Formats: sequence, C-alpha cells, structure tokens
Amino acid sequence: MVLASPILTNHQLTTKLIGILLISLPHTLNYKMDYQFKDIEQKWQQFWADHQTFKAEDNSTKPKYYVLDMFPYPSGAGLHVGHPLGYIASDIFARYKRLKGFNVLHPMGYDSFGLPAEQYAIQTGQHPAITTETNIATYRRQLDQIGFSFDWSREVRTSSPDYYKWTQWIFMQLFNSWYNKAIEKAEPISVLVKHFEQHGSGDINAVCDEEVLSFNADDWKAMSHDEQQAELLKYRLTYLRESTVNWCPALGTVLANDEVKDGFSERGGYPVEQKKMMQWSMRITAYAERLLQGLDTIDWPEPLKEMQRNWIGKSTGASVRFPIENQESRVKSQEYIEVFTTRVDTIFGVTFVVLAPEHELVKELTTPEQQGAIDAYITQTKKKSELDRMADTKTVSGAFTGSYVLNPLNGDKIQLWIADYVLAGYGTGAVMAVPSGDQRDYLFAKHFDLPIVPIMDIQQIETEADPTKDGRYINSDFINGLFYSEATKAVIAKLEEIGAGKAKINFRMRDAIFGRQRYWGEPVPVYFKDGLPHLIEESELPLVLPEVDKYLPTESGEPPLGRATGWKHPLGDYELSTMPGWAGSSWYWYRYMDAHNDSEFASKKAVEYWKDVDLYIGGSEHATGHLLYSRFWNKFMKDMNLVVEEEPFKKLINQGMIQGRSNFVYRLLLQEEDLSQTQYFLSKKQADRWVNTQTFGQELLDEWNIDYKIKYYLENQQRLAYGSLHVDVNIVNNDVLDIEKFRQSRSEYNNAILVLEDGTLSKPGDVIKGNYICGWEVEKMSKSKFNVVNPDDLIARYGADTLRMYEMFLGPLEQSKPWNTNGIEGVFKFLRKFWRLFHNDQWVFTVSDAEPSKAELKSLHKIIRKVEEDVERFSFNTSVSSFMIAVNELTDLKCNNKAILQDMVIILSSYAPHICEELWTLLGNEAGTLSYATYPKFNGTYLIEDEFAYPISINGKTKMNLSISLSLDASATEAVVLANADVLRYLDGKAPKKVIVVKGRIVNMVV
RNA sequence: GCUCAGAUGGUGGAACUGGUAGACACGCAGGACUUAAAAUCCUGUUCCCGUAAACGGAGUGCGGGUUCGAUUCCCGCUCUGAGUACCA
Repeated sequence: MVLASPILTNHQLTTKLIGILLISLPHTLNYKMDYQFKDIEQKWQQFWADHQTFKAEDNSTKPKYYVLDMFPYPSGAGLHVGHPLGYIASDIFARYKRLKGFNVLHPMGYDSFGLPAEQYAIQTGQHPAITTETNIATYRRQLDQIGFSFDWSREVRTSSPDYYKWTQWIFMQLFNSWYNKAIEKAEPISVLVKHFEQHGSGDINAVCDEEVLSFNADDWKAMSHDEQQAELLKYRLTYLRESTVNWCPALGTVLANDEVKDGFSERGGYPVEQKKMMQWSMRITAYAERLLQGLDTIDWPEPLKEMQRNWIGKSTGASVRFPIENQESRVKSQEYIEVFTTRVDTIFGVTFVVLAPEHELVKELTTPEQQGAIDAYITQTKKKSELDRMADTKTVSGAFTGSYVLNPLNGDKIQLWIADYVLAGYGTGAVMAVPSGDQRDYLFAKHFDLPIVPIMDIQQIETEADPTKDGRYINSDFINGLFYSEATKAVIAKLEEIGAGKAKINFRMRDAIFGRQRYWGEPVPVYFKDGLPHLIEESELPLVLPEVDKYLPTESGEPPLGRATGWKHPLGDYELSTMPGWAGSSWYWYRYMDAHNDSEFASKKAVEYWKDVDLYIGGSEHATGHLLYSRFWNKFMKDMNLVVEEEPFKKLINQGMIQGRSNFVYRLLLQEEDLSQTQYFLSKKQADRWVNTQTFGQELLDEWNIDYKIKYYLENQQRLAYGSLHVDVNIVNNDVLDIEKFRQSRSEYNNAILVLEDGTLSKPGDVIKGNYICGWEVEKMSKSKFNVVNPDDLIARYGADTLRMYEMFLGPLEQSKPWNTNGIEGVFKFLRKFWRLFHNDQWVFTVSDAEPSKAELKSLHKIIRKVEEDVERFSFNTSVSSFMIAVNELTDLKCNNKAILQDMVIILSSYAPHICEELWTLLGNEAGTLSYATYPKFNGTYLIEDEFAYPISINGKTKMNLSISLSLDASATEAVVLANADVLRYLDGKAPKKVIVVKGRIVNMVV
C-alpha cells in the first residue's frame, strides 16, 4: 500500500532511486504533497484538545441542543468497527447543529461498573478499578483517533466516587418517598407520616406492598419506632422484600428479568435458577401507567415503543372472587379465590378454576384423598426446569385439589385444580377457566374430561376454543341475548354490587430488583439496626467501596463486601449487596450538565438550561432495561422537582447492529500424511467447481497438476471433500487473499499451494500473478471467527475522515448490516479528489477569486439543500453519495473557485472534520473557527431550470426523452410532444387515446 | 403462536408526497499512462435475444388488484431478521 506516498511528477525526479529517498524522507524535502491524512488528523485532534474547541457553554444566547450517545462499558477488547457507528452519526449531527447556530452539548463518559472487570478480578486478583482504568485509556485513545467533537471536560465515570455519590443520593431520595395514587405523583415519606399521625391509614391510596396494616391515628402513635419503620418500608419507593429472584450460581448474583435469556444469564450464558431472597427493590410499577402514557409524547422508533408497551403489559379486565365451598373440617385463612380475567363476560362459561402450583392456598385446599396426587404433581413441576416448562407447552398436565369454589353469580359448584400453565407471578396466580373461549382451558378440559359450556350463539367449539366477542350470549343467566360490551358492563356492575369483584387493570411489569451480590458496583447507603434498614447521613456520602482480599462470596455465602475488614457504620452493619448495573446509567445525562458539582447532582440552573436530551442515539438492546429505568428515575426526579421534564429523551434513534463478515479459504482434504506437509487451498470459483463435480474429481486434480491420492469422500458418493476454514479478514482485501500474509499466518500454511481463481497454482516463492478469492458469510463479530475489524487499522490505512464517511456510506443508520471493508477505497478516493479541487498538478494550494459560474453555483446549492435535508432526517448514507456527486461535478467543471469551495468545506466538515479544518485554514481562515462557522444559506434561484428533459412514455413505458421549455403549460407541452417526429414514429400513425402531462415530471400517452 | 421490520444488479445500497428503476460506491471487463507494477485517468457493466449498434422483450421475493402510470397504495402468499411468549 503506497497510498500515503507522494505523487512524483516527471520533472521532479528522473530515477526511481530518488523516489525511494523521497518516500522515506517526505518531511525533510519541501515538496508539496498529496492528501496527507495522518499529519492533518493528528494536527487537528491536538488543536481541538489544546483549545477545548468543543466545550459547551452553560449559558448562551444561542438555543441549546443536547446530543447524547449511550455511554460504553469499557471492555477489555476495545472498540471494534461496529461500536463507533452511532457515535459517528451523533457527532455529525452535533457538528451540523453547531454550524446551524446551536449551543451544543455533546458529552461522553463510561458506564464503568460491571461484571467483566469483576470476573477478571476473580480470575487474576487484579482490582477492577485498575482494569477499568486501563480499558478506559484504550477507549479514550480509540475515540480520540476518530475525531469526535465531545466536550471531554464533562466526562463521567459511573464507578468514580464523585459520581456514585449522587447515584447513592438518588437512592436515598427514593427511599424517602412514597407514591400517592390520588395525585399520581411521588411525595416525601414525611407527608405520609404526617397523614398517618393525623388520619391513620384509612384513606391512603398508595402503591405499596400487599399486606399493609390498617390502623387509625391513635394506633399509629401507639406503635414503637421500629414498628412504624417496618410499616413505612412497605410504602417506600425503594424497599426490602423477600422475593423470588433469578439466582445465577456461577456468577454468584441475582439477575433482573431482562438479564436472563431462556433460563441462562445474558452475560456468560450460565444457568439461572429461582431462589427466594431478601432483596432491595424499586417500585417501578407505581409508574407503569405514566411510563405507558409517556410513550405517546416522545419521538422514538415505533418498534422500541412497542417493546416497552409489551414489557409494561397493561391489560384491562376485572378481578373476581370465587368463594371457596365450605368444608367444615378445615380452617380457611381466606374465604375466596381471587382471579384476574380480561373476559369477565365469559363468567358463566367457567367450568373449573386453576391455581398455580406455587399458590399459597394450595396446601390447605388439598383434600386428604387428593393429597397424594397434588404432592406428586408439585414434585414433578419443581423438577422441570424453567427451560423445560417453556419448551413444553403442548403437554397438558394438572391435578385436582379435591376442593370446590362457587361461581359468585349463580352459585355453581366448580372444581379447583392446579396446573403449571398458570403462572404464580402474573395476576393473582389463579385463573377462571372458560374452555369454550380459551384454547389452553379447552385442551385442559378435554384432557381431564371437564365440561365445556358454550356461551355465545355463534360459537364453534367442536375442535377448538372459539374466543369470539361477536354474537349474543347463551347459557349466561342475566346477560343472555346481550352483546359483548353491554354484557361486560352488566357483569362488572353485578360483581361490584355483591362485592365479588371489580374492574381492574393489571400490569405484567414487576418491581425491579435493585441489588447484586457482587463487588464492583455502588454500595447501598444503608446500615441495619435491629433488622431494619436505615439510611446513612447525606454528609457521609459517598459511601466508598471498601477494599477486599478476594472478589468472591464469603464462606458463609455473603456477598464479597462481607470480606471488607473494618467496614462498619457506627450504628450498625452496612448493606453488603451493591447496586445493579443500571443504577449509574439511569441518570447520567444530568451529570453531564454540571459534571463537577460537588454539592448537587447538577445545579438547578444547569438543569433548567439544558432540560433534556434532544437527540439520543444507541442500540435497541436497551429497550426494556436502561431506557425504561431511565424514564422511571426521570419521572421520579420530576415529581421531586429535581428536574424539569417528564421524559428525558425527546428523540431517540437506534443504530443498527454491525455484524461480522467472515472470509473462508477452502482446503482440499487429501491424504492425511500429505496434509501435514503441504496443504492445498481452492479459490472460490475452483471450490465451486469442485463441489459441482459430478464425478470423482481426479480430472480436476489433473487439470491443476495436483498428484494426490484421494482420501475423503462425501457420504459414499464418489465426490471429493474440502473443508472451509475461517481466514482472518484483515489479510483479505475485497475478498482477495493476501497470499504472502496467509502463508506467514500459521506455520502449517508456510508451504501451502493455492489453486487460484483462474485455475493456476501458486507455490511458495513464485511471483504471484492472479488472485485467490475467498468465500464469505455473515456471522456475529467475534475473535473466534477471525472477522473482527479494528478501527485503528483502518485509520492507519485510510484516516479517520475516511472511516467516518465510510461507516455512514455503508447504509441506513438504523439498519443492521454486516461490516464489509470492500468499498472503503471509494470513500478514500473521494476525499483525495476533494483535496485535489484545492490544488494544482504540482500539489500547490491554488484557488481563484473569480465569480462562480452558474453551473458551479448550481452544484453547490444542490448539496447545501441535500445535506440539510438528509441530516435532519438522519439519512447520512445518502448525503455521502451526494458529496461524491458534487465533487465529481466540480471536478468536471475544473472548479477551483474560492467562494464555492469554502462553502463546500463548511458543509462537508461535520462528516470529514480534519481535512476540512486543514483546507479551511489554507483558505485563509483563522484556525479552529470552522466548527462555529455558519452553514451556507440555500438559494433556490440557482436551481431553476428553463427546460426539462421529459420522459416520453407510452402506456407507462419510457421510450425517449424530450427537452421542452418549462414555460409551456400542459396543453402546449402536449402539442410539442405530438408534433415531434420521433414521437410520431413510436405512435405508428395512430392517435393516442389519452395524453397525460405532468408539468416538470412526465408525459404519458395511452394507445 | 403473536408483534414488528424487511426482500431492488455480481455486492453495499438509491429512488423522500405514485411519475425516467438501479443514483453513488465496490467489484468485474476493456483501454490510456508505465520497461513493469502501484497509483491515476477514460469507457462499459440489470437480464434475455443479437457479432455490435439501432431495435425488441423481461424486470424491484411470488400471485392478484387499484391507476394513464406501482419498488411506492390495497388483498393473499413465501422467505429472512429481530423481539416476545402457557400473560388468563
């Protein structure tokens, strides 16, 4: 590759020898050079850093614009070429907005608490802080190389005590708050305490635990302090409770639902089991309705909103109480079974009720005769893993408890069953089964021979359930003959009247577990006294993560923090679990607003100025994690008057995932003993011939001059086999293998013989003539597949400006696509061509002050408008094409006009900032002023055309083009067309039945 | 199963409100320059028929429909990708 070497003209040198000298000493000789991206990029990156060019002002007469990227977890592997995709897009947008006169906040930081650094610590003993520090340095170096316009003065790291002090502080605010449903808002817990003191718990409408006490003001005052605190904990927005959690023994921690995929941990893929534990939780369910409603007010991708809606899982229905049939022999702790249903209208079709096997009443409702069957069933269910239970949705299983419940509306006696298709975690863990309308109930009824009662006159239930809502009710008491909506109302009214049920909205979303039994996270600012949690004082923040000897649980099974010696609050023991990964990322965009404030998470002034994020770019994998939790915390902070906006991220764009594109070589499988000495590889086309060979294949070996005995056959067919092997994509260019590097890559390839695309052989030591073409496939980008492309390598070869533009040129930002370096040369050539516009044949910078021509102005104003439109709708790939078109046009026009080129520099600068900064100063502007230049103003008059080359089509098929003045109206244009000799020839003497003329667009004739 | 997104040359993709399908780029083929290579430049490149050009035909996953005109709108189907799942 000699891309960076100077172009040498004839008069400058006469022999090649001098050329070699020049290449090795380009800086010492004062020759003018071709586009030297390396020097240019280093120079300007240094300049931006030295001058803090992108430092955002906290007050400005300009309107504010906040462009945010999802900050990365600094992993040890560094950035691969897929990571910067979103950062490049947001950077282009941020730079564009500055040119458009906005005060832009474009910060970056690190989500630096997390599992990988801790796993590494467990294996090596290296403190996660050190690993994290090293990784951050790598990330910073890689990010700097790409030329981002981040305001680094605002950098945040979630693992830094200055930062997590405020994460802990927000935790304390949540602990000190409760959710008042009466006003749909969180309030300080002191408000609740005051209410209890004056009125007791009677008329409180709060989001709280299920089993809260009922008391009056005097009862409250009579309680001990600890009793009061225990009760208040049931109301706090962050609270402790025993809950079934996803326990991952291999990681030694609890995982959130969104961190578990199909029964295995998302990170690492270890098995996850259910376990009951005392856990910190966040009452996110309090905000379920607001989280749902808020989606309608924000500009996010529809699929992402849909994912959040599904996750929140609102369903409207009714809760119904089925009285348990009196059985004197037993004591009932509860007199009824409560179910949730979305089809309360089908209540007269209920022929049995099913409980989840884990339901708390199962034990006491099982009759002695059924005890054996129930116990056997529960044992069987417990054995089934979560995975089996999900995979096996076909088998019907269950057991009869022996007890009965009564239909609350007509007193019918109904069998009470248990079955594992009813989930303990959803609704009330009990369902009313309507086999005529629900397919699962139908299968259950068929299997256990339970009655199936039709309830609609049009229901077809011979072979399956029919969930129709159309038709009139039958077998349904007082709703017989009614339609769906009136029946539903009538049933709910009746249930309410007799106190057996009410309309209810149910959410699938659960409260979020807020604790991890791990080391590398924020300590929870809580100590325990007499079994009750107490917040530490604000003045004691930050509660710094203590040192430990090992990053493993203690012998007694406590989290790693249990190992810390002398880590104890004066009044009690500290909480030993740490906060989950999403804690630090749930508010970080506010810290950027005022990153160095040590008395507040961010000053009121800063928050009121920057308000919210105008544009957020990141991956859709955070749909139900980070993006939901952030909205939750934001809403809470809004309720507390800490922030000003209800929603944190006004507009969100998902960049697509970059997949890997693997390359393959095809190795002939010949005799084993020979394999160890010389290996043969087939180029793509020859490998395809090999596969398609109908016969033995020996003739192909003869053709290639390979004299070998064949060892492997494919399935007794007389065909030869070859094996596909991954080859490092970094020694492949446009699917052409670098044969020398390939031979050097592994010792067993040193003597490899390659059958090239044209069928000739390439032996070691031969002069290489011809290509070896590799096969390819789209796979995940990973080291094991040798398809990881590192941005550093590409920057070294082509420069950051080329990388930035190429990543955008690859396709629409939101679309997932495989990374493919083929084609990067095209973008590189474009930048050189752009550079050449400003230089003469001797690479001397030369521009003219002449008046721009009409054609030049037209090219310029086309691109002014195009880039504006494209950037505003985030269509970055199309503007790269347009830049190429513009530069091609200006090259054809031999344009070196200063006025035109200077505007071009401004427009291109958000995409390729380094080259543009260099040209901007060469044009005589002050260094560093380009970033705050003014985007050129579009003037449509340069684009007005006198004529248009109308496509002339017959029956919708274009036949020819015809230039016609645009001053003519439709009928005059039609006359010109019909008078044209070529048109008449196409019409072949016939008159068209109809002529459609769309001015400035098309002429179509119907014959 | 359900929800969503998508399917356009050898490849990545463009065509924004229905109006010249294949912009731009890669690759490929041919040519210029060069002792040669690299770099650079020029020409061609959807497919089929045809030596080539003119000309003709087909064509945006498949089958229909609306329209003067459909990659775009409507109906049905196939395939691919993503998310989600006994959610009562």
